[in-house]
Amino acid sequence: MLELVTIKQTKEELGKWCKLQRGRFELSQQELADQLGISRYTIQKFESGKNSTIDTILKIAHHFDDLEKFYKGVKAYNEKNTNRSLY
Amino acid sequence: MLELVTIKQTKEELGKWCKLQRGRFELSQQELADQLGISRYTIQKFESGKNSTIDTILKIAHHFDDLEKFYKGVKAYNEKNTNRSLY
DNA sequence: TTAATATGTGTATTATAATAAACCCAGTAA
DNA sequence: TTACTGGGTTTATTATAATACACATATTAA
Repeated sequence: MLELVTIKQTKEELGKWCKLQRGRFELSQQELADQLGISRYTIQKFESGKNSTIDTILKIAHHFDDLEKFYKGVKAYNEKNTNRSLY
Repeated sequence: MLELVTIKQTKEELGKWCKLQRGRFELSQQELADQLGISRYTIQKFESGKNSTIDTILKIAHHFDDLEKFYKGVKAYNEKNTNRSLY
């Protein structure tokens, strides 16, 4: 059974992630927006799976302590493939 | 030694990731842009660590077969934390 | 009931990402 | 040399994300 992951699905999952993290930290959309210095509407759109900017998602990730994990994942991936040709 | 990861650093690492994947697939910026149906300038900006949209990064990830991995990571994280209160 | 809070939505404006087109400057091959 | 290619940049325009504000609908507490 072939299951193709779409960009739309991924954005929706990212929206769920934000909503979940808000719940874990017991923050309303307004509180999160205030703490990030962005508008509640931007949070609302992001959580409903709309398109957003990298800055928005990384601000959210940073606030919920997920930025470092993401950064290190990308960095490790890059370093692995950067050195690939040397071996 | 405390090392804080910034949003800027993360965007730069994402730019490197795109450049690396292009190299692995031996694609020029123009070729990648054409295959994604976006402009070379957008690729150029993304690779140089500028701000972009989620759609742009997900299109690139999808093209390099990294979308599914990312999607599943977010989904697994969400499902783990969704069910947390039940246990 | 009323009041307060959280979320979703609508509209208008502003900021900025995306685009197209043209340049420049390496390299590199003819 | 000349011609081509890849990558970086500029300019002007278009598309759209972000913003501020208001309003509606739950939901919850007084």
